[in-house]
Amino acid sequence: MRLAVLAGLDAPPLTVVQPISDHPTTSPVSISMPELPEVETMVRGVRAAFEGHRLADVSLCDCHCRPILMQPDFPRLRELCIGQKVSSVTRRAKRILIQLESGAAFVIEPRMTGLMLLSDPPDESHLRFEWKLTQGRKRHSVWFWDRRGLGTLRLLDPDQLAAHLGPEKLGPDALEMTADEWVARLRRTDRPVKVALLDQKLVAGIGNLYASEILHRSGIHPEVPASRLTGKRIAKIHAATLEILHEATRYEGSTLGDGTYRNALNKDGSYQNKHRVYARHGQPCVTCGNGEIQRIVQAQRSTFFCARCQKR
DNA sequence: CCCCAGTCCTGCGGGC
DNA sequence: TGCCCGCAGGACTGGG
Repeated sequence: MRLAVLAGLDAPPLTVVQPISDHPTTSPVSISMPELPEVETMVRGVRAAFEGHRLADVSLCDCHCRPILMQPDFPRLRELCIGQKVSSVTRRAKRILIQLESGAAFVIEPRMTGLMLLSDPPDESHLRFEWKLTQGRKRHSVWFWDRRGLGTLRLLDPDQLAAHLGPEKLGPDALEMTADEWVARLRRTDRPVKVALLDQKLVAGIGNLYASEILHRSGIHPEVPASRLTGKRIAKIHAATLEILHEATRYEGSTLGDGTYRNALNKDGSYQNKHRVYARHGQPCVTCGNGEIQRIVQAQRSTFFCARCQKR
């Protein structure tokens, strides 16, 4: 309830809507970049708190950080959403979409450290935005928390949505890309395949952590130019992408020791226990038992791989 | 068009 | 012990 007090709420306990997590919140805040599985977990976590509920109010939290990037400005945003009923909460790549009956939708990019929470933020000073919802006499809130403040929040009309999420900005979702699209899209760039997998216009939803894991499961060296991949190897990337992203979603994403991702009830994901290469440099490869996991830098980002399992 | 380096941001950890 | 600096990376921008 300290959260409700902080936010100046006169709302009843959050437990009216969702049980508050029984996890202690005192553990050091970890942050991992929300990629597709983490964003999907957030969406599932807050869906019931939004869908069918009406927006009574929204507010910018009084944190001492710069405000999150917002479109339109806050007064206009309020005019557009107050009184609206939420029709759906979905995911598009690494973005969260909160669709309103008017046709407008909130688009939230958690980026590095953003979280959607029903309760218990890792710390209260980085709360950024609050949705106050009603359904009948029930009232509750959902928060956007973001320690680094790189996350963004927009309320867009249908035309703006189409432009913001259209094919020029965002490629096909990694879980929906067809075999033919995988081939066509990877073949048309000479960049190293690891770098290509991070290009959201090529395929949307894969980030730095899962790119390394996908290539390891595919048995492909991260420095291979994407254009030189055979059809067979691209099929392996396709299959590994589906397996890893679905599996990571089942485990509610990855929470790293120095990282920060939590799900909507502020619990850790557990897929980090399944990582085969990410941040395991210097350790033996658990797949082949012989190789040592290497760390290299590509496009200013760390890549992890096993030189024995992953061929050029 | 394609690609890369720089930018934003905060907390942590290594080095001195 | 404490300070400083580098690092972490998603998405965007500007320049080659």
